[in-house]
Amino acid sequence: MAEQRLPSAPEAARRLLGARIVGHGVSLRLTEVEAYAGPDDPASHAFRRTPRSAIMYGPPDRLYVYRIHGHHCANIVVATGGAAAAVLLRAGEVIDGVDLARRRRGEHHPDAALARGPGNLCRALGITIADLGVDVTQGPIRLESGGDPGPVAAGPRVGVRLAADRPWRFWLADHPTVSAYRRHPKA
DNA sequence: CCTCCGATGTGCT
DNA sequence: GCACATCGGAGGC
Repeated sequence: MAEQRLPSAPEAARRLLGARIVGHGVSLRLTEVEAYAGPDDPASHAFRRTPRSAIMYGPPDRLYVYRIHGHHCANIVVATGGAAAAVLLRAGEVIDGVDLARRRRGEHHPDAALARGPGNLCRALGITIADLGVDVTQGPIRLESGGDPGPVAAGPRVGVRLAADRPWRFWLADHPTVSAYRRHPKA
């Protein structure tokens, strides 16, 4: 067997674009993600190993869910050449379960906004802290590979204070579900 | 475009 | 105890 080189965190993130996340009655196609690279990445929760970040030092394909300011955000732990890498799920296009997603988000949102932003994506999918640690290859939340995502754009990550210029955010070019860029005020 | 702020968990001191 | 955060929505300029 030929030895296989593991991808970098940005490569792993980019490869997730176009994939499907299926769970809790809704499925969506990923349109926007960000790479976080562990100890080499000051913006990553896994920059230091703590009780919260320990899951990212474990096996890949697990869901890392955390709360911030009352919202949930979900990452997939990925196998890379470095330790403790993860990909933040920032936005998606809802494919199935649109009515359920709309009920979870509130009625007055256009379809393109149902899963725009990491907090909103989790709300649309019904992901909470109860999904922390789920194996996306066999758990209640599944990751299914997609086809060619089409043109991909890259730029700095949203809202991070440290390493604010690394172009580790990836999105489908011109897709209406993609969130707006916000630079951290102190970056 | 920008700034503020709710609301809350995490980790450092 | 306390500063800060992978946010989102509202409101001001």
